[in-house]
Amino acid sequence: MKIASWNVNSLKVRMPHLTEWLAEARPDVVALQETKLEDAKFPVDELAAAGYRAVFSGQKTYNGVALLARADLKGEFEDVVTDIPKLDDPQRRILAATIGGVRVVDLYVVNGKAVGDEKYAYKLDWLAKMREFLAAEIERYPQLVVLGDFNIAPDDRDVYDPVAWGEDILCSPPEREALKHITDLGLHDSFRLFEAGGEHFSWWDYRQGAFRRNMGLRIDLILIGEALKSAATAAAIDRTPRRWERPSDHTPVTVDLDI
DNA sequence: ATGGTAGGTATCCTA
Repeated sequence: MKIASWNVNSLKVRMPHLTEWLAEARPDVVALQETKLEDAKFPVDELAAAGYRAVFSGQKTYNGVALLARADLKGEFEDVVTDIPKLDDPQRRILAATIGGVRVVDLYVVNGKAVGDEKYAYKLDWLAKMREFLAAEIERYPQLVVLGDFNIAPDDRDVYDPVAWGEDILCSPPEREALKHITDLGLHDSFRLFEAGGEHFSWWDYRQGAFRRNMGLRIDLILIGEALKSAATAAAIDRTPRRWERPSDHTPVTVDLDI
């Protein structure tokens, strides 16, 4: 089973890229973030024509998450969750479902804007409540995959210039500790099971030719539970769509599981 | 320290 995550930064704009990439990469399950679409406008029919079923939790203009599954993957999306318990939040940032025997939790983690900003406090509170939700999920569903745009670079290898970036937003110690608190539940950063080096990024700012100069961060992660660790056969970042015309600022990340 | 670009919506907010 190939599982992917991609922050598409507007599904309306990125549909041609998504369908092209689905045809080339043939993932079984895909988690999308920043769809920026109300549910009534989700392109169900176009994705069905591309061979994928979908569940989604969206809103106009901002945020929005979706899960896609290949039509030939057996079973339906089950036990769908769109809200974190104990967090009354209108922002559509989480979508969990069971599909093909795997529990998949798609996250669009709060950006936070800047350390000390009120959005930063919201980010840390969101992460703390997410951790509690995931602690319960991993008990209920051992075959757990938590993936998405985490808006946190786990460590300095995941930053193009860690000295310049310092402890700014996406790299501050409290954010990294919040992420570690989540991985300490028994979730492994699948990319790091296969690649220990730096210079592997999943997001590059649109400005200043950042992609061309590989000035990026690795903030899109696929975490897998202990029960799936031995099943992982590969993990990758596919930079191809980032080179296409009018790209998302993020590129897809994938993991292959022998299940 | 600032501002650079992109998307959606409305001429600003978010990233």
